Amino acid sequence: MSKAEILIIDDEPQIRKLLEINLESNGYKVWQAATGKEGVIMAANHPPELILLDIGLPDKSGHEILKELRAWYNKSIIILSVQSSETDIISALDNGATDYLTKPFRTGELLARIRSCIRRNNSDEDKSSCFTSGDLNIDFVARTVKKNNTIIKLTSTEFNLLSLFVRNEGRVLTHQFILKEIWGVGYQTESQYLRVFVAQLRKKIEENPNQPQLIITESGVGYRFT
Amino acid sequence: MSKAEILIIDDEPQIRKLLEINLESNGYKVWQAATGKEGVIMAANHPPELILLDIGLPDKSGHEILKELRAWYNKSIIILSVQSSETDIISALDNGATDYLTKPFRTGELLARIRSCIRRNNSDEDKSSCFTSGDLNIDFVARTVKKNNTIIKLTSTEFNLLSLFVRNEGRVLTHQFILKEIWGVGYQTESQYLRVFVAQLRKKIEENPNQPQLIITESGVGYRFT
DNA sequence: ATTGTTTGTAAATATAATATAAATAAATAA
DNA sequence: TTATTTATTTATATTATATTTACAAACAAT
Repeated sequence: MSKAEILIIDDEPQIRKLLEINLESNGYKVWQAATGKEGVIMAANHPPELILLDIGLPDKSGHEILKELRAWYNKSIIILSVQSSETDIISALDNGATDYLTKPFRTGELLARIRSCIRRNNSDEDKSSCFTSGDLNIDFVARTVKKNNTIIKLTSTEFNLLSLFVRNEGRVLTHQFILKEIWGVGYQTESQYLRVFVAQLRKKIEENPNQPQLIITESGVGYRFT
Repeated sequence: MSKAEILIIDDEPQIRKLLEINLESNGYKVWQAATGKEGVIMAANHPPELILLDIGLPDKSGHEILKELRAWYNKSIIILSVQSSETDIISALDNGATDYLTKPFRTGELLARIRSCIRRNNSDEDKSSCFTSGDLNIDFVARTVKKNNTIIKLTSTEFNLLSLFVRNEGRVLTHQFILKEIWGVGYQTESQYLRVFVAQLRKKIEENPNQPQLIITESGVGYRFT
């Protein structure tokens, strides 16, 4: 199997160097861009398996670059950001970022996230009318959910919410984003709805609702389905 | 047996090419249309065994084309779409889509779905004479229904409704879809008809009409026959 | 520890959807 | 035509689901 290619878009040379060393020593082929503009061109000419994008680029263009990339690039984009900018992170996730890491980051964690994203790229090309993972099976057309081959009865809203999670497996979905998708614009502040329905879903699909394995809480940000 | 013919309606040349290569190498005869208009004309001139329809067409929306096709075309239509919302899927099902695939899809998955649809097309014609499940037996030609080998008298509408359920065993049929199929376009809002007839059917075919085992209610969506 | 903030959960209430009987209208057959 | 069946409409009971409330638990910051 050939090396997976990763594109780094970051203006700080030290960070690029640090990433380069770590990634190359773990068998990845690394491309680098110091500006957003350069990064978009490189990605277009030679689409990488994954993009690491610094959201705090000097010309404040990180968000713009993300949107530009997401117009056509459908593999994973991991956002790098400083700790302070939580609103930046949320806005990036709303615009289609796959995951995020706050600087300074442990390289172990970075590598784990990258592995997980790349695995997903390869294994999960089929976002089709059926989804199976472990003992959970969802048929979007028949609108059925099965756990251990027995049908679980979900209400319409519960099913819609689960579908949204499953179709975005591995991605962090912000509260706002979920509320907008399921309840519509105007409900973005009703986080309590979400909590109630997440609890109900967990009760129905998790092995142990107290220690959820499928619907993971990303505190302060949203939820992630794995 | 001659090659099954498949019509692709998609504006993206790359997708058409990809599908063409995969389908032809699997023994299908492939026709292509780049616009919805063109697709409808091709389908009319030479009805294929199955249609692959991109729901995100530029000229008319795919939903319009789907409606136009379903006015007369009664074989399988598989919808292709980029990741889309629950309401899109529901709307496609309302308008008679057979199945649904989200891009990007694994070709293995696509081929499996196509085989299943074509099998269904053929077996529908073959064994359309009767259906048996548990102690219920339906003869579509004689238009008779038996429960425990004794004939049950159904009115024409009741029989049509039951046939529709049986032919779509296991999948949710939306209110809209059922109303359109049984009463025709223009009756899609008359949900009360449906409730009355479902109650009557249950009274006639269910062991215990208060706890239906055959015609299951999917609140807010429709009904499912199991 | 203390406080504030976020998240989880059960239960109460409100709202919406569905079921059913029964009345009327329409269609069909004798 | 009248009798009979079937479809549609109306009215109301019943059930399912969504929303709100209240409070507990987890967590972070001071």
